[in-house]
Amino acid sequence: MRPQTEAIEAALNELAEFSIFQGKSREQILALCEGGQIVACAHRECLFQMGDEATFFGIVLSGAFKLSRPSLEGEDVIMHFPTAGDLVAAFILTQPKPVFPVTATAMGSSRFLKLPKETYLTSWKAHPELIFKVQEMLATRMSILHDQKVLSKAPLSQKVAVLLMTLFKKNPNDLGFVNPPLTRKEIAESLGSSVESVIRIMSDWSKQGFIRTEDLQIQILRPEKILEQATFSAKS
Amino acid sequence: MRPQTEAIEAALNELAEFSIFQGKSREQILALCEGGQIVACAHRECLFQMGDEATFFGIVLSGAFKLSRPSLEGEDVIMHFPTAGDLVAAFILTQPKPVFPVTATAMGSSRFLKLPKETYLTSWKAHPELIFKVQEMLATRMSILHDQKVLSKAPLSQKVAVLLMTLFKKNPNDLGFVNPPLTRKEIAESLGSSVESVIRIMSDWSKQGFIRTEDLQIQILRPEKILEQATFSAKS
DNA sequence: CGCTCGGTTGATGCACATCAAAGGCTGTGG
DNA sequence: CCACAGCCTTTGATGTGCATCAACCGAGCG
Repeated sequence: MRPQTEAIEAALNELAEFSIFQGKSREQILALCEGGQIVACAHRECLFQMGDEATFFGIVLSGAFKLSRPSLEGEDVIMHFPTAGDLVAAFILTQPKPVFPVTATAMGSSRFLKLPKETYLTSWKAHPELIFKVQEMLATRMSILHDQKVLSKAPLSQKVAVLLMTLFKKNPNDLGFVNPPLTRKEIAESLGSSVESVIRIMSDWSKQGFIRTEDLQIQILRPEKILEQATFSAKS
Repeated sequence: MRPQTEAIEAALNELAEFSIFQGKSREQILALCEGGQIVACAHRECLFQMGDEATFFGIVLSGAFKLSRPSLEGEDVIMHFPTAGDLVAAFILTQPKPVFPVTATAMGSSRFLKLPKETYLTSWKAHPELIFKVQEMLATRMSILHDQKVLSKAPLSQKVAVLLMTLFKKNPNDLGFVNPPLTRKEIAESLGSSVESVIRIMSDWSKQGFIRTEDLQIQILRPEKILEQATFSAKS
């Protein structure tokens, strides 16, 4: 048995938890991960670059990544924050000569299970329910984009509130920590605004005791208050 | 033979042209359209409402629709403009109890082939290449959303230029007509801006002879000039 | 000890939204 | 056949949310 396969077997417990593999036996999961290898990424390490030929897809095992694209002015715009259990780049592989449409960068040290394109186009393809699950995940991601687009004319505070609550609800947490941990810059890049504006809004919330920040960890102390910001464009 | 099936057979020539059915025989296409019915929609007629239970999906046969969602302020935000050959609502059907995430409204009189959800979950599911094609179409749609998101900080003129050129390239046309025909309001709702601003930008282009508008039909006279607006955030 | 990185604050300006008003065009009902 | 209501477009005046620029601070790090 090759070392890679061993490593994947070691990660099997994690994999079995992920929604994409619900209802699959350990053997089936191993088969679906054929040819895979686990990659450990340090903070800010790049998993793949936009424009690279897409020879693989994969699943985030732990930590988080940001998927971003540079704008014409050279600033990055963040499209998505895949976290543990999320599929990355699966749905573009159906194209004849697929190319990554975004750059993936690790946020904090993260682990990623890299699977060859062929595995998707053969083993995965043979399981319609699996492909349907991929489609479902894609649909939720699309829905996030829609949610953000609806806010295009909304005040920035509302956008920040929706972003924080979306991430918070995606990976709930007793202590109210937003996952993944974000810098204000990343929030700004995700919303298409400037760091300073985000800071002004969030320090306001901090002063009012709605949130608390400690070392990138954003803690939501008063979810109701943030939700209020998100649902009304309330101004005082 | 039931009248519905006859109607679909009559539309078979159209269907066979669509990329989703490339490589399929007429019999196969008929089988994939089982239980379908052709719906004729008048201008502004609603095909389905956001929040309705999704019991069907379908293909635009002719004309175009707009997929929109109301914002909190009650204004509509347009997410997409499906035109002839485009799939609508296919990829949300994999969810347990799917609900339309947007409202679909006809732009001009249009025809739509309505197919029951079950057809997707059984006949279509059995054809992996077909599902992959659905995924591919979904990926291009996602990519459009990404393209727009990248422009979030760009000047409005750039957004308008990109929108027009995207639609133009999607359904090319000797005369340079943008398809589907759009009102300035629809452009604004699609970009999250105001009608007046869009008008100011476009009448400017009209005066410079880049475009021409006649009865909702927008004609691009100087694609290079519009592209220039789209690629540089050039200001004079 | 200089460096980078994240956060913060204040001053200034501009690209747009918003409000207001008006004209053309189409369909519709009295 | 006219009146009226909607819809689309246009133009001008006014206001403002947020980007931008410019500094500065503390913390971690090689």
